[in-house]
Amino acid sequence: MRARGVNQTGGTTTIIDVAHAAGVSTATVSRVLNGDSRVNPTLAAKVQRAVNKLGYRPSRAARTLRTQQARVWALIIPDVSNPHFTDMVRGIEDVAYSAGYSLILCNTDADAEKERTYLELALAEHVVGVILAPTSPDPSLIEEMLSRKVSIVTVDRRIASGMLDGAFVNNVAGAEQAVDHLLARGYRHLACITGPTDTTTGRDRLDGFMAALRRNGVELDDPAFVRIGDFRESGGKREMEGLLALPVRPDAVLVANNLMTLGALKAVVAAGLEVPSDMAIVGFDDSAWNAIVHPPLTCVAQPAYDLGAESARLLLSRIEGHSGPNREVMLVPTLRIRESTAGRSSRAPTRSGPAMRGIRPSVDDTGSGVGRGDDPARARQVDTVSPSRRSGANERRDRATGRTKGAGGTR
Amino acid sequence: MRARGVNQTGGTTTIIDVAHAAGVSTATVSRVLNGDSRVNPTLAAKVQRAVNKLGYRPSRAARTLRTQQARVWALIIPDVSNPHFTDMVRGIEDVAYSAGYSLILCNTDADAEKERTYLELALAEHVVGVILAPTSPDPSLIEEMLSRKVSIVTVDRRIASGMLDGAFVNNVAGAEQAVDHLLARGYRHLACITGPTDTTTGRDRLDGFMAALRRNGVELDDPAFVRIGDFRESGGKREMEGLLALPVRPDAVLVANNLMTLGALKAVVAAGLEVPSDMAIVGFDDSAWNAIVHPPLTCVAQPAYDLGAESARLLLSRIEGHSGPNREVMLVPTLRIRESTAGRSSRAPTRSGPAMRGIRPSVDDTGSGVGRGDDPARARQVDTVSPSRRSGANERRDRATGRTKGAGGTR
DNA sequence: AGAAGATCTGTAATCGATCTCCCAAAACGA
DNA sequence: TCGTTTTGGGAGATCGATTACAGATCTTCT
Repeated sequence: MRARGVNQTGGTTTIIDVAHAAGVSTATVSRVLNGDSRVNPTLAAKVQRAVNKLGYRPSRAARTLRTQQARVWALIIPDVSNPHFTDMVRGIEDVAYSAGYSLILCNTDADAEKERTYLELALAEHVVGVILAPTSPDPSLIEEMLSRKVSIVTVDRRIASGMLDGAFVNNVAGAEQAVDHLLARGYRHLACITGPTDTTTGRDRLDGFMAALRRNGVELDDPAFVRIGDFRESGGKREMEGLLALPVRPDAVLVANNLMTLGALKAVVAAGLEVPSDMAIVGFDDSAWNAIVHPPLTCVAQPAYDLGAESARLLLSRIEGHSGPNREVMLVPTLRIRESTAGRSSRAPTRSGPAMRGIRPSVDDTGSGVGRGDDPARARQVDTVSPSRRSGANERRDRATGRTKGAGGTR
Repeated sequence: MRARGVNQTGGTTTIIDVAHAAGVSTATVSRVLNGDSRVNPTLAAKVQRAVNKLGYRPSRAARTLRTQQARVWALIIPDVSNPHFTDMVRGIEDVAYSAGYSLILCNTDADAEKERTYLELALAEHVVGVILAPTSPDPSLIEEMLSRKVSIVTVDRRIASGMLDGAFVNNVAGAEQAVDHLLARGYRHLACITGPTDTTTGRDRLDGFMAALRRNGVELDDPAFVRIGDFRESGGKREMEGLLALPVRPDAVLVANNLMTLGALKAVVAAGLEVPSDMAIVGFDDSAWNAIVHPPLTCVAQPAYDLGAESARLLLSRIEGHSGPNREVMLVPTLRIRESTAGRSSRAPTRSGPAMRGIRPSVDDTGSGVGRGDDPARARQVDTVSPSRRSGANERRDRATGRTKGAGGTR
């Protein structure tokens, strides 16, 4: 008995073999396989039987060549090893899988050249869609995509022109929530470590930070309290060290992503200082670890999985022919309050004993609204132990694939 | 001025257009593009100029159809959102990228059916190679792969038959190191939460645990101290709760992966107990967070990035024609000692354990204290080679341990 | 000079599936 | 019965690159 899908000659089973076996033409086989209803049921059955017997699998390359459309999406992101993007990728993959598309994974490392290479690859591969978390994409390539009818959506970050569909998190609101929270907890000397200002995520988070300060009538103590990092651990560390070296230090810092938060935290510890008694920290991005780091980290949690899933749905709808005006889905981040912003100890800002575990902050805190952050009556935030995938919190209704409970942490 | 790569008719620029523009035949264009040295330099230059002017990009579909080889690898793993696999993926992607291959990403969620689907996809896509972190692959599909000359390697986990190249971590040794360390720190009542026993990772880690106990003349207190988890956070939590519910509890637990460690830690905290005074914990897998969780976690760190990179190199060498006996690359894990195994507190609260060795108060948490174990008994590990690998354990010793400078945490 | 190589270059078959034509047969109407 | 419409299905062109083979040109040697 020979292996499935291999014919006598050792080559691949082709549509011709099937047609032969079923005593019909290749056209008929193709029609049956593509669900053309006009075929005689009897013949269709015969074809099906032949297909099964031979273990025939159509060649995607041939189909792609003929139809000029590969059932493949290119997924172009800065770095899979960043948990934020990782979760996004899962969201995308789940939607893509259930719609029958596969993904080509492309890490740009925020390098414009690699990004360009991958966009060209996407064209050469005839992918039918592209999901791009842009760094600094070549506009002419984007245009070429569009003129070649390749659907393309952005995710996580916007590109300048705003001519594409996209799914984003409301970063301004997220940063505002964080600032409101810090102020409510009594911090007054706030600093911000944000990301590169050529990314919308970097800019928006800084904008939200500044806007919330302004709205609350609080001034920035020192221009040097605004630091531009690189979204990496090393950058977070460096910028935090910069802050610590200032003559007058901030008492609270908003750090604009997960890796920089890590670096910042390490810098604080390395300096022999304590969080939050010497300095409070709010991070961006939640992770399963944030609840058990020392101290547990208050953060602006982004619905990364849903972000990915939403972008995938946008892409899907474009591929399936939707052609309305551009749509941008804006998801709402959630402030998760933990101990790294426990509040200014009423006693002087000196050192207070070892890690004050167990200061369970009473969650009376205002200024943590969803959305605009200017509504005084709002739901209180509680630390939800289960990571990310909290339900609700976004503006769109159906989230079909919730990807049940920790599915697949398998190793 | 028209967009690059699009010709007058609005269609894609093809090799024919280039041939036309350069005044040569398509064969010559193809030769130039594929670096056939026999072409006249003058002509080659003319072709190159035409290529540039037209923005020509060869169609991968056509090339794939003709050569029956897509410059694509299928990467089939349980779950990208597990940091361990994420790092592996990065290692693989970097090698693939620099060799000019792209990756199709496939998450199986440890589901045999999805795994099967993706293996079939790989065949249909004519991928030239597959990297598989197996769950329970259909042997007949593997055979078909081989008979169709699709290169395939395994990574992270072995499959039963051992008929494939693969890159693995020495899990037995890793678990042994962990146990030796726990014993040296004075713990005597050890338990283990391992993974599904149909994975080699689950089995090997348990084997190492048992072997080290035996070698040290320590008995397992209770058969219930061996727990089979599911490699997920929920499973780690559940099994730890199981341990805590026992009449006599262990004083130290080895947990066989990152997510279960997280769950286990949360279970301990939820029970109002402390690590390490009430219970020591050693995890598997390091992460940037492990150094700052509370308490900092001792763990067996796996070189996940290199694991991926090695598997990619194995695949590459097969694709490029290597046809020796099967090779298995075995990487050595590293014990990172932190505070979660600080040693039995002298006022042993619950039970009176046997005498212990001195407590080491100072602890490395830089994450760089590679293998600085305090256990003289520990077997020194050298790059191990599986029986089937004759020579050349060292031919790859100089793995350019990738990824310096924290490449790409960008967001 | 002429023959035998050596070196380029072009022609055309080929990969496998899709899909436009077009024909044959069946169904229908008068 | 004959003409017209409907329907099912086959032949073959086509997608774009690769490559075996053949032809053309240039060397080199007798």
